[in-house]
Amino acid sequence: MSPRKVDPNLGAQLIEAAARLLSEEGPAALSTRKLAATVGTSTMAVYTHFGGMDDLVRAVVREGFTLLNRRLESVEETDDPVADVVALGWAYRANAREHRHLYNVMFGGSSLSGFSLTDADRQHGRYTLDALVRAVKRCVAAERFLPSDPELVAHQLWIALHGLVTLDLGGYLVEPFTADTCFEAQVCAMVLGAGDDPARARESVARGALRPV
Amino acid sequence: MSPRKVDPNLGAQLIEAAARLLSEEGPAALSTRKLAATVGTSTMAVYTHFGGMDDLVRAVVREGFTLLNRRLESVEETDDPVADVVALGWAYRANAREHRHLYNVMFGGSSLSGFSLTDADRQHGRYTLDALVRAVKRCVAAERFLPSDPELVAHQLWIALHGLVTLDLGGYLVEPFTADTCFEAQVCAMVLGAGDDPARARESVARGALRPV
DNA sequence: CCTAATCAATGACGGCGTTATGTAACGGTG
DNA sequence: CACCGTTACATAACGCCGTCATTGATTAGG
Repeated sequence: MSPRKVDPNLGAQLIEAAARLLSEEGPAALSTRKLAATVGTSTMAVYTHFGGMDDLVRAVVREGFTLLNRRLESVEETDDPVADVVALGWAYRANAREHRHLYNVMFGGSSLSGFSLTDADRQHGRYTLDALVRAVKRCVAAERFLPSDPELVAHQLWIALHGLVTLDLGGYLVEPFTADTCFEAQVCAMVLGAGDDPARARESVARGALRPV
Repeated sequence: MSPRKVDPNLGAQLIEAAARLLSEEGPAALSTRKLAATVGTSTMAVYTHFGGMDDLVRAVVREGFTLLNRRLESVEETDDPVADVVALGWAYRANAREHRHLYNVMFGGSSLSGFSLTDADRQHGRYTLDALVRAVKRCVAAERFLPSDPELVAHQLWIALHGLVTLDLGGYLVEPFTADTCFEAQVCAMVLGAGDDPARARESVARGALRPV
């Protein structure tokens, strides 16, 4: 009654290979045949370990979200919470740049022939905001931000970050309005919009930018 | 020495059909064969009128940009320039919602099997910001915004709008932080970040939201 | 050792973008 | 008028894709 067990490595290998193909050759190169070739198996592996190409992509996306989450969680909390917010922004952006194709797939771009995320996937990605929400709460507690809904403020920051990242990856931010320039201005404006003092805001934005990514 | 003339209608029909397919059935349904079937021709028409599928998509994207531009240009200039900025934001968002698949293709998402925009395409899309830049200049002239680079401020607004739109289209903005809620908060924060007075900002945001889209 | 059960390899199917080849329409030329 | 070079489009093929039914291989329990 106990037949040959499924090789748990194969699923992980497929996800890894898919992420690598996605990163190095773009979404168009992601095919069951290429995957089977690089992993050294047949196309059927995709169907036994996942339901099909869509579900494999979904798994890769989940990997991408945990990657992003780990990156954000690695940002340290200092006694300048506004600088922490800025550092989180840099981390978010750095992660997107390092896994640009993956980021595109994660957030609905790169449709990958009809593939789209489910509500569960999106919900899974939502906890990404946790670190940001915590930082915003600390900004409010430190009376740097006016009292308001920290989740809403985090959403605003997220929206701004996401817009910047996608336009940057799309190649829309060129001299003299590069992504770096716009990032600084954007974060500054958002922090000011949240109620921080202009002078302290500038200082914190500069401090946050100096953090290691 | 004078060969058979190309039917100029066919190219337009192809673009129109492509836009319709894109809108109604998504990027996955956009194929030379479906196009040929709906227009009533063969797949070769795509290659004689455009260089291939990529160039047809490019043409559709250009159509999309002129559509967006027309939408933004139709926003009237009133004596409340901040409200005009807000109205431009609503118009931008309304256009994206009405042509969601097209918007995704325009801005790098929906890779459509390896397709990506050229620098020329992006440059063609850049004049989209003109209306926004003009409105920001008027805000500065009316001393609602602090003196600064209007283009940079317009970029910031654009980035925030784009982030909101793409996250909205991706289904990431759900209760209680819906796209409407975030939009208001986002625009408010950006306007405040640009230097406007809080009370007048709120008033203008409300006024701009009441404009017909 | 046999049997049941499960994974994976093979090959097929339809659909895709693209390309080679055929064909018919057109304007210039006699 | 006929003729011909040129070009637009049709047809069919090629290689690739995702998917799946079939079949062989492999393993654990009896």
